[in-house]
Amino acid sequence: MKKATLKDVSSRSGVSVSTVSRYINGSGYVDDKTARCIQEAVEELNYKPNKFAQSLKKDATQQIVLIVPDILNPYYAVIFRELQERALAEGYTIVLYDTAQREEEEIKAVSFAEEIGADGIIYCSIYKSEECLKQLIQNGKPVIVNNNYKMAAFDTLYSEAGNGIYISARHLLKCGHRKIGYVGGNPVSDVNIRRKKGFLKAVEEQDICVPEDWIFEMDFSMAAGYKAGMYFASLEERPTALCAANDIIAMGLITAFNERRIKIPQDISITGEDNIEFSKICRPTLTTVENSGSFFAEHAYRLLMERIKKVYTGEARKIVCPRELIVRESTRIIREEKGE
Amino acid sequence: MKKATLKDVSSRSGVSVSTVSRYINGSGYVDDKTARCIQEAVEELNYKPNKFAQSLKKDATQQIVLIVPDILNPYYAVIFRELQERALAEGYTIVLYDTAQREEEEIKAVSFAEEIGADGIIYCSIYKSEECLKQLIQNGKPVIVNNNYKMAAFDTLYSEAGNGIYISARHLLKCGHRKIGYVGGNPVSDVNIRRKKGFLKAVEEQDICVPEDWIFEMDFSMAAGYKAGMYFASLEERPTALCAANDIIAMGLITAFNERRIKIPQDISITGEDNIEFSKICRPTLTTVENSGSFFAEHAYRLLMERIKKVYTGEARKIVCPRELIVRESTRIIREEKGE
DNA sequence: TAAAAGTATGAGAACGTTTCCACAAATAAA
DNA sequence: TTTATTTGTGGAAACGTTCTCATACTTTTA
Repeated sequence: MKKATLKDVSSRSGVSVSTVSRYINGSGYVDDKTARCIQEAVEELNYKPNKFAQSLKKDATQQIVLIVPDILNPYYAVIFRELQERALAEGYTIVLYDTAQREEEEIKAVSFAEEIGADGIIYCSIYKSEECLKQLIQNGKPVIVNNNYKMAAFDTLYSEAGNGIYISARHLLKCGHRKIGYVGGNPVSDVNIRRKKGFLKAVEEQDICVPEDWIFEMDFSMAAGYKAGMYFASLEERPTALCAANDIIAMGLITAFNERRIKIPQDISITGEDNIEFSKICRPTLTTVENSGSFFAEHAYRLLMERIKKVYTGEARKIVCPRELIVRESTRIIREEKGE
Repeated sequence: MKKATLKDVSSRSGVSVSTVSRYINGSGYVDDKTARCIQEAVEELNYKPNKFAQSLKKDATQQIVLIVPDILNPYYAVIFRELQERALAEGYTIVLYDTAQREEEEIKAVSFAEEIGADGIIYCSIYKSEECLKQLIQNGKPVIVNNNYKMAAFDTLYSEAGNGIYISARHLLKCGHRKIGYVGGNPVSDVNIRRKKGFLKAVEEQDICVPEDWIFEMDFSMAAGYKAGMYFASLEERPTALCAANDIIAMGLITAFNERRIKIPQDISITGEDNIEFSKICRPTLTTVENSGSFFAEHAYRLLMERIKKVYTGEARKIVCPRELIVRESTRIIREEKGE
């Protein structure tokens, strides 16, 4: 019942432990005949190397920690899936840590990554807590982040501050909307701050002033979006369009407005960001900005592995994630605007 | 830069390694004064115990592998989140393995769990591959499964074969539907087989025969649901209702029918299973059967931990997961039926 | 033919913990 | 006082690997 060890294989096959190890790892010389003996013993005993002993000895864990704010958000679920597929193929494990959008959890997550001795970290943060940064730097292991930090030189996958929301707000403006509100995520979170900035940039470029009570910030969840919807539904004077900080929030808005019989897009236009699968099937389908989880996963993995394997040891690299407007049913043209 | 070890703390504080270890683990005696010395050294060196050395020594990894068929399905994402919350509180890690609905991946996942020496496994299977079972038994570690296996005595969280679908099919029948189709998941998967059985049981009880071309099986995804929708849309003679094997598939059906201007529920009624958050916001909202991820997570964790900690060592336990009909907009009454 | 290079194996020291054991000092019980 | 018991400490052997060395036999090279 007990798991077989190298020693068991060694005595079973009458070969020294070192040779067995060499055979298993394909390092160094080992005769064909001995190899066959060993293989036999391995199979008979169903030998599997003990990962902990290996990690201890080699000081490399073959583990990558992926920190995400919300695994219920399909955007992050896609990232996990695609990372896992790549990682397993190379004998690495992706250890997922879901922070449920809580700042303390982000700190714990970073600490956790250090404790388990992760070889690398992919850190999808919505907060920009200094404590996390300090710890990451001190830890010294390769890190990929989704945020453009000034104070730390990590490899980064980002889009210019709030670029996605900027694009969707521009779209609303082009559609002739002048009364536009914003529905954000956790107000103190960095992602929200940046997205709001992108939103404000777009409207201010058109000299439009957004009243404070048209800015609603709670968190990046459907429930929050629903509450925002109920809030806007109750206003005396409503905006004609709402810019949501992501698709999930937009879904909540849609639910609320459907319930309150406020028609989208006739009464109000809505935009999201991420282009998750559900944005194609909600009623109305959602105008949004593509933010590809696949793209993120692909490049995050590549950059991280180059660091882990020390193929690349130079300066921090910054990759801009493309954003692209996808127009669907949830936005309507109020008045034609002349082009840019 | 290098991580501090017990030895470092030991020499720094002028206390033996054993004593430091005892202090860290709170096992055995250690004087208040020495304790303070050690604590100081620990903080100065930022000492964190090496998990691998611990696991190696203690032969317990504090890791639980969670195998799920589809992390994009919010039902499983919820399970992960809730398990993680409980596990972290006790110093355990949930290692997620997403099989992407592939049978080979389930086998690999089980193998993976053994290799990393997981203390326990929560195995949400859609296949019932014998190879997996054999391996799980041989491994000997505690396992929780979501399926009622005859051949193996694992703790189980299940619902009677296809009970959820049985309930939704009964609902459609009560609504007066007689022409009902079924949209399932991967045809060879055990979950699909059981759900189809539940469906057939319900219709056969009413002496209704379902033509073969009203049964569509592909996989448990929105894309598959969409294809099914397109298929049914193209039929000469369509059923008046469709029973989907889960909510995700139902979402795909809704998308397709919306696109083809087939009205739900006027032209066709649709039911799902799981009651994921999105089922409340799609248009029309989805009639479905509640299948609580929280319930699963709570009990799976409890049962597993009782095994890991050997609080319970008796016979395999079987817990029935409740299913409850939730009627929303996607089903309509064709003709009133006298009660049961 | 001697030296160098290649092939094949095993002994044993790490890696960072935990834990059993021995010992000593202080305290309590007899 | 003597004998137990409690409290506090350190030495050292594991846990299952990897990897450097040392050794020995073959083959090639000069």
